[in-house]
Amino acid sequence: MAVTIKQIAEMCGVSRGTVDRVLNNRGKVKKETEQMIRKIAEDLGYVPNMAGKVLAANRKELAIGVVLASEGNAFFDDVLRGIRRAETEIAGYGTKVILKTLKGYNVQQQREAIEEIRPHINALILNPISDPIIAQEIDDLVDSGICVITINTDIQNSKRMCYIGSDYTKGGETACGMLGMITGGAPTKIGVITGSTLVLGHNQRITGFQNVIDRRYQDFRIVDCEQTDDDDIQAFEVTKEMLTEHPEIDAIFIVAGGVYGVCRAVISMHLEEQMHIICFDSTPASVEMIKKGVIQATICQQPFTQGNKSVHLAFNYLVSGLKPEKEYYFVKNEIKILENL
Amino acid sequence: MAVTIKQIAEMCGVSRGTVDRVLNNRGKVKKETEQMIRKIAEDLGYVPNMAGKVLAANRKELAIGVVLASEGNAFFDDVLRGIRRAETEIAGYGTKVILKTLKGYNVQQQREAIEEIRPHINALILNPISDPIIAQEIDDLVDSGICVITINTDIQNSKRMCYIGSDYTKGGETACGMLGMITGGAPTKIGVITGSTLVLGHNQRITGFQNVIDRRYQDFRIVDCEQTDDDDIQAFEVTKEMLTEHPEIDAIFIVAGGVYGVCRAVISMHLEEQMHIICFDSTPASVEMIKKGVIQATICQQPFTQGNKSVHLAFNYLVSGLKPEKEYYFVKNEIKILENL
DNA sequence: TTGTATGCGTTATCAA
DNA sequence: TTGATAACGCATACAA
Repeated sequence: MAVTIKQIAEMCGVSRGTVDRVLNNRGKVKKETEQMIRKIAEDLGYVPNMAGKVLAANRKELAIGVVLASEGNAFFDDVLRGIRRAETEIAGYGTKVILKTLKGYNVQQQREAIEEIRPHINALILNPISDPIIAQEIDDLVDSGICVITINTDIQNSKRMCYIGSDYTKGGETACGMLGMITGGAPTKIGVITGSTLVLGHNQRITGFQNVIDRRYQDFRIVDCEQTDDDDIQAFEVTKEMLTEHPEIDAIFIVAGGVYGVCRAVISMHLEEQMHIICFDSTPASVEMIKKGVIQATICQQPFTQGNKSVHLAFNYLVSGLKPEKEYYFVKNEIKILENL
Repeated sequence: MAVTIKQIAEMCGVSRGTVDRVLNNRGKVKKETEQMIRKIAEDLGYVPNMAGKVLAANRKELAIGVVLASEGNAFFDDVLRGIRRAETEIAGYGTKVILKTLKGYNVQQQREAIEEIRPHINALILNPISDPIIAQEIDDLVDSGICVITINTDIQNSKRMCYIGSDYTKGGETACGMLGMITGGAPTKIGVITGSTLVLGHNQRITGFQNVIDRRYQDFRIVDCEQTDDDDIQAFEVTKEMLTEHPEIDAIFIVAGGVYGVCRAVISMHLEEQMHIICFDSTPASVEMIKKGVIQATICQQPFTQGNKSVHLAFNYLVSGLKPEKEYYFVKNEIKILENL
């Protein structure tokens, strides 16, 4: 049988309460007894029983809040699935999840959404907008005892506990690696269609892509780079312009949203046969275009895991009080082609 | 606050014991009261509290046994990591893991290993040898109340609760998809180096590979197929023979073990520049050869997840008594290239 | 500074 | 067929 607080108390000739105070650093214990208790606990290999902890914590109703700018963005569908799955997984332990979704990235809206659920939650999971106002909001929450976990996008200079999401640079490197695989490293003129140059992750993907060009594929050349603001119509327009202006382009690197618009533009110009296209994430649009043979590969960032794991990290912190071991939880960059979609 | 057995008991005007008997199908309850209790529980949306369940289950010491033919097989290193991680994750809930590793696939040895730990365990995780003796052993265990989960390899006609492992056919399809990506579908003469034609999973990978040839790459031709018995020396020999006999081969599909032997043979014949090689799993050998550029891609089967999830499935069954939702838990076939290793 | 009592939700045992 | 009670391990309010 695993060793318990009760057993330690008996061995030390003190009460359970005293052992509890020592092991949870609540102070008010004589130094000598403290040392003795610590030593005994160590020797016996004491591991706190989580079920007991959870049950005791059950006196208070615990809730985890989630604020996601997920509406109208198909990428987040699987993130939400992961969150809902985690919700059922921890429901049996008496902790619930309060979900609030938003459309688009408006600082005031995000702040208001957080404030709205703030009174009801003990932890917050957030894909933050990179803005000092949001950083300040996070610090407020943490100072008032609500732990914050960032998901999918990180934010600098805040007291958030940890980040779970993509290694964007490596994602860009992987994308270029796949293009190298497809072209055999032959001279290639590449058009880059990014989401926004204001989004750090998008820029990091391009950096990674360029890294691998420099490292392995010196015959690759990026000839143009345009923005879609993750909008399919805009993507359609800028792609047509780009391909008209640079008819030499024979590969497209889609960094973020607008996948459907880009592909429709390529198809409308009858270039889908000779064009090599790499994109990110497994959305209905990218899946459809891979099945059609328009896109050759997509790099996915384990959206389900991002959602699921973030909730579990929050839950474990709430019931055990232990911070996660790592500050950064990077998900894998998964290569998907037609056969393993 | 979530609804509890106690609350249901109060509402029904009965005792907790009666509610427990109904909700856990222990019988010995009058039909009318049973129906009433079920209805109230349903209406209130009763969800059993796992922490309470686990704590109550803690009266008995629970243990999960693992028998793995992992020694000398690098693939299992990550499976074991997943198991050990799960062990620490559930240690806090008072359940321990008893691990027994074996070298090679000997039916009697596997049976003895199981019998050895049998008296101390409540569940068993096993990568079974496909043999009626093992199937019988599994049925014995299940009949005596020890649930069995198969991992990495399944076994037919047994009472095992569920399987977690690879979809081998899809793995073969993915491998062929990658070769198609690399060659652009150009005419290719392929040598297949399998582990053993007696291993179902290896055959399924070849079937999947052939599926995609038929479906998408009719210019691919498998010109030869040899066995390594997962041994590097044998792999070295048969590969040299094959390449000598079929100098037209320009791609190799390594189905199982012996990766290092195959690659060394290719290098010794100075064919690594023009040869395209696809293999499985992320072992030190395959990683080294990808870094050297000898292998272009490897298809991985989430070994960590296989180990980790199998333990969690067993744990959940032990403490909740609920069988897993699915009989088959297939892990992903992950494509790894140099950039996302 | 330390000890005691109570409760979290479930299950098991014993008595009625 | 049912009810009452103790126990699992931990946290906490309160008493000493």
